[in-house]
Amino acid sequence: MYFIVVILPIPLKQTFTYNVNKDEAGFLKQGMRVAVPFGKKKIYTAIVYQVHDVAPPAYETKSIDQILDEEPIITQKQLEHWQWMASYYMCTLGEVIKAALPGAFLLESETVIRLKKETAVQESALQDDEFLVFEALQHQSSLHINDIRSILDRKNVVKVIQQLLDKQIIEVEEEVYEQYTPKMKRYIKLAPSYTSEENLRALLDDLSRAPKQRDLLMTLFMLSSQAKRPVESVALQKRSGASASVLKSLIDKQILEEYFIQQDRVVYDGEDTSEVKKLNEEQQIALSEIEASFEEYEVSLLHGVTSSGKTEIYVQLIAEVIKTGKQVLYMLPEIALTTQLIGRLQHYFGEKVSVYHSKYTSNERVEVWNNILSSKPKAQIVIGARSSLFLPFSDLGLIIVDEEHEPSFKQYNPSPRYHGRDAAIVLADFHKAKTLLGSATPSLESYYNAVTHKYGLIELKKRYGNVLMPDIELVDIKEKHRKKQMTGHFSDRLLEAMHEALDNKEQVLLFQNRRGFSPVIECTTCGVSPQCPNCDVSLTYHQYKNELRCHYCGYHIAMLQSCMACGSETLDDKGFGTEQIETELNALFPEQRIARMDQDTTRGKHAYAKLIEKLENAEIDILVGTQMLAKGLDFRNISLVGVMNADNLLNFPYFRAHERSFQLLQQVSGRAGRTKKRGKVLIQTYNPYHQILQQVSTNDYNGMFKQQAEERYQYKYPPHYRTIKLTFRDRNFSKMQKAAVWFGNALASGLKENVLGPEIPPVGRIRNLFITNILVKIPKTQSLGKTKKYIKNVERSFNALKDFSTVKLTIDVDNY
DNA sequence: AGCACGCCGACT
DNA sequence: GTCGGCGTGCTC
Repeated sequence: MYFIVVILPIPLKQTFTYNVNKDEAGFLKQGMRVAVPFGKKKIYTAIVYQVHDVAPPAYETKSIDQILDEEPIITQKQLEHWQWMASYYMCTLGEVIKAALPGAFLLESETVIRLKKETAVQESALQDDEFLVFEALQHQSSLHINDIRSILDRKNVVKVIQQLLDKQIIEVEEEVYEQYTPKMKRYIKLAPSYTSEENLRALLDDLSRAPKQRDLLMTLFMLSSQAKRPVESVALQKRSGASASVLKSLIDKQILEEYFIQQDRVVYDGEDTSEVKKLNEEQQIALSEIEASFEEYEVSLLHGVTSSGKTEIYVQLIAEVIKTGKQVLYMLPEIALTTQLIGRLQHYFGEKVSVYHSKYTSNERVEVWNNILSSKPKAQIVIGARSSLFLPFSDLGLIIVDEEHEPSFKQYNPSPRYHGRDAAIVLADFHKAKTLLGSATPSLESYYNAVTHKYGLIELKKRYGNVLMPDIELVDIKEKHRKKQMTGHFSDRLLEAMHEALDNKEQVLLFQNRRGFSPVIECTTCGVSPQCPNCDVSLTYHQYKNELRCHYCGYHIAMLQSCMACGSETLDDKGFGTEQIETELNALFPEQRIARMDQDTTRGKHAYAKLIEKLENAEIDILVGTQMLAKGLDFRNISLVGVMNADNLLNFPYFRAHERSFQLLQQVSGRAGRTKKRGKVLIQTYNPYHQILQQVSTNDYNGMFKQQAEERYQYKYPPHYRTIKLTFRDRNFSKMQKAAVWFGNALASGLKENVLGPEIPPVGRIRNLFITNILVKIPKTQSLGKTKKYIKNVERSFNALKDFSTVKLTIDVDNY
């Protein structure tokens, strides 16, 4: 008897053991997938971890359902990296696997319901529900659980199915289906028996009384001699004008043959490699500095101001690495993965570039995965979001993490709560590859690592083509309000600058860091604002649907006509969002073409790309938007950027708020004036003397870094301390509270004053679960591994307590 | 995570 | 009386 140890893609710590026969044991290798029965009915995809012949003593093993792969789809390096990840981020290997594999690799079983043929059914003996299902099965041979849900129009259908089972009317079966389907194209060729000249002549004579078929045949000859490659059936039909039935009869007569070729979904159909743009002097220097830095450091940070031409430097580096035959991973935050940038890279590297991110369908991802797994040249360069670091690289030479400061590199939910940048650095280490971090506004942690010589540091201080840094002006709107120089949310200064830019036929970007029309509605009589019934937040107003919405759980109701508390009809809005700015703009600039970019207007698949295109074609004069504006927009004609209100950024209760404000304002500013003309940025604020705003306006990254690093030290935050956040959630407030207090005490007995909380977060309840947090701070001198082990031990005792069994605990390592 | 089993409130 | 809510325990 042989056994395999497998990992299931579920959050269970343990591995599971199944028995296999001798042949299977000989065939199976680590990293292959098997389908296994798990629990009472379900079939899951599991990853083979070990093959051995020692029977587990404590339980009976089940045998596997089937083997799903010919070859391992996961490399050993990947598994090692994932193991590191599970241990570092304190989650299970199963969770990592679930995040790592494209959905199509992880097939699950589904229950199918069929009519039992042998039973004679007495229709009168059926209840209404049962009859509906029975009737549906007369028309369709099989139904899924979900079909039955929609037939009966309710969620709970298990009972009906059980009844029908008892009456022996139906039978159920678990069906596993391969989710990945290769895309096939149909081709047509002449049957081999007709390839000789005389047979062919005879055939054409035969077909003289079937002109349509004859025509089709002639078209086929023409197409194949013209193109000298297989003829697609679609092209053939189109060219000959023949119907599908004509083609079919030829195939039926075995004159023609159809065949299928697997098609790549991920194709690049642009022109091929072109000359790499020449670097200017600064870029050239930076490039050689990076190369020198790589001699000494595993990781280097490229700090280059916006539009200093970092991409060209990356291109050079990539070109050099792929010359050695190694692979390159170029990671970007999701939002920066625009077609603009992908296009640029494909322009340089043509077919060698593969793209991998969440907007890709599962099938497309499987194809990229397989290309990389078999080290195809077309996947030598991978550009992708954080999840691309899970791909089966065999020989990485370089990882570039661009915009490394972006918070979206960190995954919060679900587990694994990993940081794409940090996990990438570890991945590079497994491959003995180098990592380059790039940013115009590096995160405090990375810059700290650079100045303390853990990373190499390369600075690029000039914009490409000697474009000047934009002129940043702070507008004191407190003053403007006092002097009555405000129109809505626009100061006279901003309006003036907008008119000037628009008169010059230049475009204007307006940045407003809040979405929705006006976040909160408030009754002017009693001060009550409508709350979400499931979460502890106020509902926000969305003009485009005239409804109130909860950002946390998606709850929504039609806009209220009167206050729910006092009945007064004077509901007012506090704060303001992009929609309101847009409305004001329409009144102020009726002649101009105004557009809005936020999560609402970019929801569709191509909505974002369309907006960008319109902006590019100068079909938009004024674009108002949220943070989205800060990324990837690289346009020549934007001369003015307006920040509607910098204060709501700065006053956010979060240790990183100042750093983030600086980064965001710098990035937004960078959108202005990318041509010879110097761009203009206007920042409206109630507090123009705020340190951060001063630092932004003088472009003083170092000043910001020094001051923030100092503050972080005082308040025990990263980069000087590491933090781990524990979150407790439960429907029952006091149970949650007690559980957190228990856990906090247990932690504090070993970790002393470095355990903070439990503290209830600003939003204390989401989806009807009450929330509280404990923060563990870890000084540089304290072992991270030991601290985690300690927490794990406390967790084990915690899980043994029945009282808290419903309390959901999540652990977030490096929760920043 | 799912799923079954088992125990208590609100309804045909 | 049952239906169905959720707390509890288990999965090789």
